[in-house]
Amino acid sequence: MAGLDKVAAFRALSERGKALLNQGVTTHRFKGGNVIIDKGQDVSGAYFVLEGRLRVFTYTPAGREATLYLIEPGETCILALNSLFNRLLYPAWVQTEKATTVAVVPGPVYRGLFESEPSVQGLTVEALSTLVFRLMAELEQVHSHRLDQRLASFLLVHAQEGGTLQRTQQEIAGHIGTTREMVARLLGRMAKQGWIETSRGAVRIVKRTALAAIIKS
Amino acid sequence: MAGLDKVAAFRALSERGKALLNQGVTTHRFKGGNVIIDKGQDVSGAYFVLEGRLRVFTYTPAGREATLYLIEPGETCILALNSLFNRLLYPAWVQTEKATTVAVVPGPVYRGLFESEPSVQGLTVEALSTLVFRLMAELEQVHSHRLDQRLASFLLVHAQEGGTLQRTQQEIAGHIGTTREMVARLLGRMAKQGWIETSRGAVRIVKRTALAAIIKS
DNA sequence: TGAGATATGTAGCTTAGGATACAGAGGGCA
DNA sequence: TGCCCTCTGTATCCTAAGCTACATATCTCA
Repeated sequence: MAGLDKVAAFRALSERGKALLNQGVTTHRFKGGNVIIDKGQDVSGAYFVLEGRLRVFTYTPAGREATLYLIEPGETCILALNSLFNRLLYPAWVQTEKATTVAVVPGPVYRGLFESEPSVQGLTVEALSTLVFRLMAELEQVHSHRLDQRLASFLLVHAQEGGTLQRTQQEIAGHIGTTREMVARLLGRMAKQGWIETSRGAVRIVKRTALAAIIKS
Repeated sequence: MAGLDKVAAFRALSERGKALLNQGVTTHRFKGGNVIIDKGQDVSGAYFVLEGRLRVFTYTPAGREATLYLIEPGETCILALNSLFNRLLYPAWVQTEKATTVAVVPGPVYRGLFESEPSVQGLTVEALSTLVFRLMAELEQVHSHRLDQRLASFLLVHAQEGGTLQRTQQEIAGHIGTTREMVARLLGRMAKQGWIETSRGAVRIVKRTALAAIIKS
């Protein structure tokens, strides 16, 4: 099952469904930092992340990037699903944030599974609706928050257990849709206040409550 | 069928499916300008717009509004669908833009239809994926365009056939998430150039190509 | 080990956008 | 018909955010 047994919906397949899946699924491994789907590309299957992380993002006319959402292991690249069902061209770029392994289920196979397997129907609706909520939350964020609030939110949400976020300032800027200089400026202010510490390629949160307070102000 | 025969997916139901639908569907008519779903509300069914228009929007902490998307006749209020499947509380407000008639399919009925009727499965996935694309387009707009570009886009997209948009400047501001004064300022500039004409409660597009050029600049 | 590439930090300047305030026009209703 | 409410238009001021430029530090690799 090419690693898809990690996904509960696929474990719940009938024997016939498992046979159908196994017949067409392939696995691909990509290095980090690579764009694996370009906007406008005619996508040919459902992508499930087995390990690593995918980043779905868009470019502004000014050339700046903004992350729309991230895809963690066990999750699927929903836009590929959409392209399956609606024959729409891909509306964003997809990049590997780090070395990433993806299982790809070909469109006809996925469609066949969807028609006959309740667990795949549930998986599809759940994945789509979760994405709708995420996008709405992101849209609300962009509309209603100042840049320093969005940066603080990004740090809190994406830092590891120990409080460190391993990303360059350029990468952070690419996520929240601003310039590297603005990220440096805002991080500088936070560092000056003792709330964080910066180093090359990383930000360490020292006072989470202070960052949370920025968001609420 | 309470008007739902306008929706192709419901016309395609089996006799058993039609019986199930008719057993639970209700119709509601609302005046224009009313909030019919509040954020956080525990929504109890799938809402289909028969006539009128619904507006799904969010508030900023500053009290400003921003429209997430509109729902036209024949379309469904997807967030209600999401709340059905995932028991999530509603993440936005829903308001009638004008007098609106809505058919409401209770959650258990919709779930039953989804499980047994391929056309409802298709309708659900199509509605969700269409919304995902809309939200991504909106997110891309907000990230990458100046306010005058978003206003021009809004005018072009929402004007009637004859080129007139029947909305107050306050309403327009509420859609694109800015202040009435900014909308007045930007419309004033466009009017000065002869591209549009403003009057109370309406904007008439005089030169569509000029507005399109703003978006591309 | 050092060159070169990448990342960080900072400065100066400009413009977009928002806040606040207020005046006047238009329309509805008693 | 006139009052009052709603809507439009404009002015002034301020700050956030972006652009451009450049210096310095850190890391990789030959």
